[in-house]
Amino acid sequence: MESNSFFFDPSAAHGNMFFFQGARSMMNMEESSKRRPFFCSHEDLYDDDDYNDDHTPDKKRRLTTQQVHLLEKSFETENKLEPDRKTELAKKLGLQPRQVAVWFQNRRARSKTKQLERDFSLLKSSYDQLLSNYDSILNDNHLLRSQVTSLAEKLQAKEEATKEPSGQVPEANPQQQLDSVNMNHIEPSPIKTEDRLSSGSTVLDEEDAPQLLDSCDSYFPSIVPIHQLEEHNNNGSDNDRSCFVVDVFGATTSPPHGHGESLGFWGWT
DNA sequence: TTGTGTTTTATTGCCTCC
DNA sequence: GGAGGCAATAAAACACAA
Repeated sequence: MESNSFFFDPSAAHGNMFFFQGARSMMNMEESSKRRPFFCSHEDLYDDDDYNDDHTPDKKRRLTTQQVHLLEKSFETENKLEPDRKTELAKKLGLQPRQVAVWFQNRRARSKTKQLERDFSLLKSSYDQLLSNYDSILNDNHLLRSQVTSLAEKLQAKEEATKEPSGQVPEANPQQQLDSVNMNHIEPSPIKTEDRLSSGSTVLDEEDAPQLLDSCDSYFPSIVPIHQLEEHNNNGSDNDRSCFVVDVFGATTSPPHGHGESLGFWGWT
């Protein structure tokens, strides 16, 4: 074993050059400006293969790789030091107990920093996923808005075409119809998922009449008035099928199929 | 070689706990 | 009040590009 082993004779370390600040309150600012190392004696210094000849005892010295190795192993088992363990380690390493304590202190700080970095990176990736999910929901929302507008216009055109020439009550304009649609009169979207996802127009043919809500499996998203959904759910007919309930001009109130679970959008685990 | 950024060792002051 | 922990910081040691 080389002479700088952490099992070296502690008596050598207790000899002469130590300036060990046992009671930290003892050193005032003036004294601290004349800092001296408390690790090495002359004997240790010159026996230590890890260091060059130009190291003088006045310089701060790093711990040897072996010392660090043992400290790391000890830190792995328990990152806090009880007094007994500190004394024992210090003896083994030929260090002052204070040095061991300082090393553990700094090691805990490094460990905490690393942990914070890991946490930050996790949080950031969660946030990025959240953001991309939000964007896709925003797109859905946009699509559905134009869908509603288009349907309202069609409806008005249809009613104008069939209205009688005389004694007719004036029809509401498209915006009024749209507003009325907004007031909880939205029928479930008749567009099937594959249709909606295709690049084609979302405008429907006449035979694609609005349907009543019957299944959430076939349609995505199903636009369901809240009261209708509650009725639907109260009937117990939904059986675990989740519906994408959209307030067309407001917030999404439940996760879309295949989005929330996989992307972790609805909460971090 | 030197300037610069990073890591490690150590100190200080404040806080909490017993 | 003393011991020990932590955050902030200083300063030496080290790494590395120019």
